[in-house]
This record gives sequence, structure tokens and C-alpha cells, in this order.
Amino acid sequence: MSELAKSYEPQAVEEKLYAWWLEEGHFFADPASLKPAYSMVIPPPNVTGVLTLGHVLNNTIQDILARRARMTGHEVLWLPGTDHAGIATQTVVERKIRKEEKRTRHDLGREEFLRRVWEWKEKHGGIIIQQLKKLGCSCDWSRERFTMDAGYARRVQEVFVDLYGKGLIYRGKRMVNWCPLSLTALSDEEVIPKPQKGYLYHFKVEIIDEPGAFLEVATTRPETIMGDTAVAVNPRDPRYLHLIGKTVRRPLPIENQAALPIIGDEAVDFAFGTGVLKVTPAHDKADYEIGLRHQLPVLDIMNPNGTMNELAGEDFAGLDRFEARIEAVEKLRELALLVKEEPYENTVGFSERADVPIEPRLSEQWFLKYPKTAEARAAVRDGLIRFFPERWEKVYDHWLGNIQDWCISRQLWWGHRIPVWYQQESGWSSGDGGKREDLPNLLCQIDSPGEGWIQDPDVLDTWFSSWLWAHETMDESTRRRFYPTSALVTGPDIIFFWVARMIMAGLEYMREVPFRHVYFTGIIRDKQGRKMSKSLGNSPDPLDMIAKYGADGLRYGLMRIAPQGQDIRFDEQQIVEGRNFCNKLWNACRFRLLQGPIDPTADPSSHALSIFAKDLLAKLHSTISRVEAGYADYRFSEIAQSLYDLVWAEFCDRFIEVAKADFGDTARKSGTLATMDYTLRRILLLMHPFTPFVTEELWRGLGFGSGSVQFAGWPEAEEVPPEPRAETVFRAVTLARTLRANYRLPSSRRLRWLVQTPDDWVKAEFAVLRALLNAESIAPVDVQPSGAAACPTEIGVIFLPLDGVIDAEIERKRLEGELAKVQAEMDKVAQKLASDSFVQNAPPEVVLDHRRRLETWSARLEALRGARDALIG
RNA sequence: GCGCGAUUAGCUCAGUGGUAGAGCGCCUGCUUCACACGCAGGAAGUCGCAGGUUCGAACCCUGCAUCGCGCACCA
Repeated sequence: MSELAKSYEPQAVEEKLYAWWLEEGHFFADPASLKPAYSMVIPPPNVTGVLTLGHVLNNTIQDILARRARMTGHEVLWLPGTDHAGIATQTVVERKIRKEEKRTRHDLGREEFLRRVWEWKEKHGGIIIQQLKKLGCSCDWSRERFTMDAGYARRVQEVFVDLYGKGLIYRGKRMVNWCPLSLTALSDEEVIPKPQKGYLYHFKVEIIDEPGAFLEVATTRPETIMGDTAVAVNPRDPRYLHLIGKTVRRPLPIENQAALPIIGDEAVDFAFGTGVLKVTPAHDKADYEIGLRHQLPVLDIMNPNGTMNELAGEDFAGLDRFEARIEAVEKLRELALLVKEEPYENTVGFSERADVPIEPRLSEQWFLKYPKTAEARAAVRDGLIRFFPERWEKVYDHWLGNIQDWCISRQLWWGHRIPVWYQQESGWSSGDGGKREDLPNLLCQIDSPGEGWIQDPDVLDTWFSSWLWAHETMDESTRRRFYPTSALVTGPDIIFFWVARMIMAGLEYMREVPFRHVYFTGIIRDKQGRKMSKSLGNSPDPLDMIAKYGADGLRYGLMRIAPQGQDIRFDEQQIVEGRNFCNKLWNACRFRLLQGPIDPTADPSSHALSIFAKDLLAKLHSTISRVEAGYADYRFSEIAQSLYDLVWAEFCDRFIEVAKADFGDTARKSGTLATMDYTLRRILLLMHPFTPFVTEELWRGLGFGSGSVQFAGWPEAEEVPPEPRAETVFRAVTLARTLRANYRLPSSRRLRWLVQTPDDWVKAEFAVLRALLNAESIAPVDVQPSGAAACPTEIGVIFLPLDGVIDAEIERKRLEGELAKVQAEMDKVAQKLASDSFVQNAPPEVVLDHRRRLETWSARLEALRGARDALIG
């Protein structure tokens, strides 16, 4: 390529390069490679999913890690795939069938429904995989996995059988979180507590043994009165002590006003409400526990879908639980038993997926007693696994310390079938989540034991397959080479769902942790700080962003504002900046190309270098060090910012501008070009993980190599001494430009400047000064010219002759103003140095630094005074 | 109730003890032969509040406030 377009056009480049990468097999992970291994497994997105900004963040980070690992000489495995996402996918397909055919999954039957889900999956699933490719993700697509792949599915069932055999999986009738909409049990982690405004209802119950006497009960759930089987008070509560053992009349249902015992139980908080608790063992977890302690009957008055059943009585049967609440209050009012309703806010658990209130429900389910919890805790505590940011370790530790058994069965069809078989004649009915008879003859194995056995109808929690993702996605040779993985990149919202469980599964089945590092991203929010959500419509489509700004622009823009583990407020402007930065890099390269062919092996050390070249090389290498340090701590935004500064400020604003002068100087030209090529080469390498497309295009376009930049090595930081003289020139230029601007002289106006300096090296840079100031001329002066505007700098005093340009009186005022400012600064430093405690206690280099500053300020002060006096004289 | 995080320029955020920073936005000037997705200059901040430690605090400690998140409780 001899010429580059005026601006970078991502659309023209991205598709072509991605296809080329695939063609070349660059993303393929070879277990036979002799290179050191670097591996990651993708957090598998839902097969129904479409790319969100969260995915963009997450996968950009993984791609950065993968590409950098390739560049540092690793054999990289980034293993992609998707998750079957039980409830989410089943819901999507059910909705489609209901809409298009007005049928339910029950109309179709299990087999046909599953066929439809697979059909849907083949047709529409995995859109997100194509979208990840648009983002530039360098996954090894030849190893793409799905959590329902045959081999994977078999392993899920084997693990179930194994854990059953170890006595860790058991079936039991327990209080579970029941979703009345999805009609399935959920794990504790799938329940989201939300504060709800409602009422605390006070009602009276008559004490049967003391006719005419009443006990007042407070409840938020009057619709469960029909299921009450006791009333409880705290045995230490003197108000009610004497009533324990007596009975009250349950007001509802009216046709069955049963007598309920008054029991004493320590769980009752006598400060709450009236201190009298209605006990509904079938519909409240705490009440169930109380019921167990007192052998209370369990009276289930609800259907699985949250409507009341016939046990609730004729007034309620068939009503939805919330209609029943209204009705119950009405009935209490009619019975004159309602004392009061006070507005009350309490926290109600909602189903994460269906977003409806969970119904605590007694149900026969499968549970897992987690394996290797102690080891999993220790793995993180002892640093075998490190979390970034570290603070999540505490959250993880706390969860594992209070871990509850995991309800793993789901009353769904789409998922991994539970490998348990029952003898048919046991008369056991399936899938209603609560009506099973006691244990029939049971066999836990994958294949059918034969005639007369039917399989448990339930499927496993999706996470029961995801927790094997780190090792079951790999075959034996891959595992040998790439397990444990190097890093996991995911959101903190699935630390319990996935991260913790994967650690336990890895320890149990691989006897080794699944990853060394876990990087937790932040959560992307909108500008107002709200979570991105479809319903709010505040979630921009990343593909639109890619179309508008290019994948690199999106990646870079996002990474620059994504500090480690902090939530990110998304602002499209940031992506604009990412795009602009890519264009800046493009044009820097374009500038270079206009000077002639580059030398891919340029070595500046074999040339005499200008102070600006030395300065740039020092900045380059300090940036490389900073980038290294950033990778060590996963501080991506700092890496991005360092590179931004290097490219934009150091390379473009300074070095290229100086180079324009240097190119006219035959003595300097070769060194400047060599420095430029050397630096550009390293910039492209450093930038590649963040902006793979533009760097790849430039790498080959400029002629640095014909292969992919991602196998061109990684720059090493070298000790390069700083060149402070260059800094002083740039600072002087800024001061001179400020002087010009103060006089409202347009930057296009070519002026004659004078410089008074004792240093020969400064005189050698006059051509550079002329270029940077866009000057007509720069000439040396030995004595202060009278009647010129002056600006003292570290390299000497720069003068702008007044003739016809500036007004002496204005200049005098300006100088007075400057003097005052400088004097103030000087006083500050002087005061500090005058303090004995400072001089005695501060580190010597700090004191020295202050002394130097004092010198600088006083020199400046003197020069300003001289300029003022010259003006007056 | 317990824990975690945030609070710095109009906005989004860097900044782990020594001169308060960046980008955007704003104002001014510039069709300077890489880039207007650009160049140059400028204005703009009692670093949430109150104490403490220190020669010195945006930074360390204590308390408080506000916002957000998680866990527990939730009749």
C-alpha cells in the first residue's frame, strides 16, 4: 500500500481482515504447540441472546487478553460457546408458538416441543456468536460448544449420577422458591428481593376457651389465613404467656372456621406487629420451620400457578393469590374481625426471570449438598485463585461460609433431564411441582433400566451444566494443555451462580481450580446511572455502534472509560472518541507513509538523535512499562489512557510536528525517520489488543510485515534516560503561543520572534521553534530588545517585537500581572523551604525538588522584571 | 441490621503522602501541505462534611451525610 485513505474507514477493513484471520487459522489453539499455554473459556451467552454492551465489555477484555497472550508468545485457547439457558429459551419458544399457533407446550407434548426448541435453536440461536465476530473476538471457533451438545450433556448426567452416588444429591420435600408463572422451583440465587408497598393487616381471632376474648394478629398475607394451622406467640412474652395451649378460631374460610392451637415459639418477634404470628406452614419458610417444631399439619391452599385451590374454601377457590388477598380482607371486614390496615413496606422475593413474586411452596425437589466448599474457600483465601478487584473475595467467602443446599431440579422441559428412573406402577404424577407421593422405587443412572421404568420429568438448573464449563468443554488433550485456564472474565452478578460453583466443580472433577485469575467487570449503566434494560430502552445496540464508529472505536472507547471493577456510565461520546483516536493513529501512519517507505527494522540507536527523538524514545519505553504494569493488574483503562497519551500527545502533537522541521535537516532526517519507524512499530503492537482491525491494516499497509501483527512479538521496555531538554522546549513553545494568543494574534500570522539564550543547544533548535510557532523567523539576540513583549522560559527569554503588533502599555500591564502570579508561586515554595520541620523531615529529594522550583521561579521573576524595565526604558 | 463501593472542573472519570489532572463540553483564534474524527490558546475545582495522624492529606485513620450494590431479616 503506498497510499492511505484520508480517514480510516472501518467498514472497508473489518470484514476483510476477520475473514483473513479465520482463513489463516490464527485463532486455532494447538495442543501440540510447544509455546506456553494461555487459556480462557468464554462465559457462554444465552443461545437466545443478542449482543449487549455488557457482552462487548466482557468480550473485548477477553480478546485483549487473548491477543496480547499471542503477542507474548503464548499458545492461546479462547474457547467460545453458548448456554442453553433453560427458562429463557423455553419461554422464548413457548411465546412464539403461542403467538403463531395459539398453542401451548402441553398441546404439543414434550417430544414435539423439544423438537421445536431445537429447530428454533438451529435457526435463530447463536446470533450472538456472529455478533462476537463483528467485534473482532479471536475465539477458537473450531471448538465452539453448546451446553446441550451430546457429549457435554452426557457429562452433566454423569456428574449427577456421581454426586448422587456420593450422597451429595438427594430428593426431598422442602420449602422452595416457586415461580407461579414459570411453574418451576428456583434456587435462592434466582430470587431477587424487592421492596414492595402494601399493608400490614391487623385482625382478631376469637379465643375459643375464653368466649368473647380476642387475640390480635398482624399479617401482610391475609390470603393465607385459610392455610393457617396455628397461632404463635413468644413464650417469653408476658402478654400472651397464659394463652399458650389454648385455641383460637380461624376466621377463614367461613365454612371451615377450624380451631387452631396457640403455641409458643422463640422465633416470634414480640416487638413486631402485635407479637402474635399466624402460622402457615405450607406458604412461608419460617412458618414451615415452626410447623416442624410443633408437628403442625401442613395445609396447602394454593395451586402451582398461584391461584387458590378448593382447600381455601368456596369463596376463594380459583382466585389468584392477589385477588384472594383483597377478598380475604373483605371477608374479615364483614366478620368485623378486621382491626386496621396500615400502609407497610416489606421486601418480597421476585423471580429473576419472570419478575413475579415468588411463592414459598412445599415441594419435592432435588437438592445438592455442594462438594468441596472448604477447598473452594481456601483456594481463594490462599491465593490459588486471585480475584480482580480483590474485594470480591470477601463476598465470595461470605457466600461460601453460609452456603445452603442448591435446589437443582426445574419443572421445565428444555434442559438436561434428570437421570433418575422410577418404577411406573408407583402411581407418581409428574411435573406439578408438589404433589408427588413418597419415594417410589428409584434408580439413578443415565440410561433407562428397561421396561416399566419412567424417567424423572424434571430437568436440571441451567447452572448445573454451566458449572462444568471450564473443563467439560475440552477434550482430553486440550485439557492436558489448557486446564486450568489462565483467566476468567465475567460480571460480579454471577459470582455465586457461576464462578463459585465452577470452582467447586473444578476441584471435585479435575482436582484443580478451573482458573488462576478472575476479572470482574463493572456493570454498564446509562448516563443517569440506571442499569441498561430493554424496557427502559436505554440500551444502545452495539451493532449500531460498530456500524457508526467501527469495532475498534467501540472497543477502545469502552475500555478507556472502564476502570477496574467500577460500574461504567455509558456515553456515546466516549465511542466517538474511540473512533477519533483510531483515525488519529491512521493519520499518523499516513503522514509517515508520505515521507517514503518505512524501515521495519529501524534502529534509532545507530543514528545521532535529536533531543526530541530521545525524548520520544524515553516516553515510549516508560509507556511500555506502564502498559506492562497495567496488564499485571488488569487495569485496562490505564493502559488505554497511556497509549492515548503516547500516540496523541507525544507522537502526533509533538514528535510529528517537530519532524516536519527535522525532515528539512539532512543531518537529522535519518535519525528522525528511524525513531518514527521504531516507535510506530511498537505503537501498533501495543495498540493491537485494543484495536485489532486498524492496527492489522496499518501493520501490513505500512510494510512492517506480511503476517499478522498478532504474531509479531511484544515490545520490551528498555531503560531509556529521559531527555528533559525536549520538555523545556515544548513548555517554552506553549508560553510563546500563549503570548501570541494574549495579543489576539491569529496562529496563522507569521511573526518574527527573537530569543535570548545562553545555550548553544537551544540555538540549534531554532528551526524547530520556527516550525512549532509557525514563525516567519526566529533570531537570536544578545541583549534584551527594548519595546518587545517578553516571555521568560526555561530555554531563555522569547521576545515578540512590539512594532505595529502590540501596545507597550498593555504589555506592561500583562507583565505586571505575570509578575504577581510568579511572585505568589515563589512565595509559596519559599515559605515551605523556610520551615525547619519541612527541611528536616521531608525526604531529601523532595526538598531538592522544592529548591529547584524556587530557582526556576526566581529566574522567571527576574526575567519578567528585566522585560518590564526594558519596556519602560 | 451486616458488608462493599462511590462522592475530585458543567459532564464522564484518572489520580495510594510532596506544584490538583485527562477527555468531552464551553470561550478565543486557525481551510499551518497526516488528520475539522483536526491544530493552537484560554476560562473553570473550599477534591461530600467534621475531626485526627503527619513537616505536609484528594490520598492514611475515625465519625457523619448522600447515592448505589450485595447479604441477612421481613408477620
